[in-house]
Amino acid sequence: MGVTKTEIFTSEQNRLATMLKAMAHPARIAILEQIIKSNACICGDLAEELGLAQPTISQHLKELKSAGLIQGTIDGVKVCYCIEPKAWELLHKDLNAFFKAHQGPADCC
Amino acid sequence: MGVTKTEIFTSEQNRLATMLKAMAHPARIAILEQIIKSNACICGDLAEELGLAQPTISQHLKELKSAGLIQGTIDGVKVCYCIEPKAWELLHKDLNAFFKAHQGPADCC
DNA sequence: CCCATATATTGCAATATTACGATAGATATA
DNA sequence: TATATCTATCGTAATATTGCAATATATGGG
Repeated sequence: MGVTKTEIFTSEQNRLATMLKAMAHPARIAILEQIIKSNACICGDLAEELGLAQPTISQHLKELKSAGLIQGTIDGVKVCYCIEPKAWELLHKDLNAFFKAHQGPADCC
Repeated sequence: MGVTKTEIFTSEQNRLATMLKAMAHPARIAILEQIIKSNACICGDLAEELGLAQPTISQHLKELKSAGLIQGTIDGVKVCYCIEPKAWELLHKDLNAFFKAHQGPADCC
């Protein structure tokens, strides 16, 4: 149905899935990479850098923002986006824990 | 259009996005957690453990498998799923590098 | 105030995802 | 062989996502 049964999962599972979904698009990966690379947070040069239309970029930025991964500050006419350090660190930590839960190649099948 | 312009991104960006998308669903997070927890790779007890129908679980397993994150071995009538250690380690490493690229709260905006 | 520039929002069209019932296939056991 | 069990696939309904043109909004300069 295209509708996820969120109610049967823990809030942790839902939260992690939501964060991952926010990142799970090449354009959003590219946007995050750009924001990180140009240490200062670039604005709407993104539309030029990547080959997507301005509304499309705006929409991707909105998704990253609503996930809490980035923040935007209005700077005159432009908007300045950068990583939201707390959410970034938290997600990094959570993912680390998730991946570490499976140790080594001591497998069964 | 619901269709991602994969051709304008690097294969690395596409690969990472694909892996993240494979994990970006609470049911698939839950499945991975179960597979990891019950160290031996459980099979279709998953449908019972989580509250989803068997075809739904089967579909999620297929997605995780086609992303290469898990592998399934036929064991009589049942199928035994477990983490694919190589892909798991690689993704862990890639994500670590990705998150580490942004250092500290020395931000701009 | 008018205009140019930067960004957000709206409204689509095309496709993808999620979930499940029904059913098929495959294997063990009686 | 017949039957029960486990898993995969098919088909379908109900959303969700992606992308963009058109348009709205907001800010600074003249």
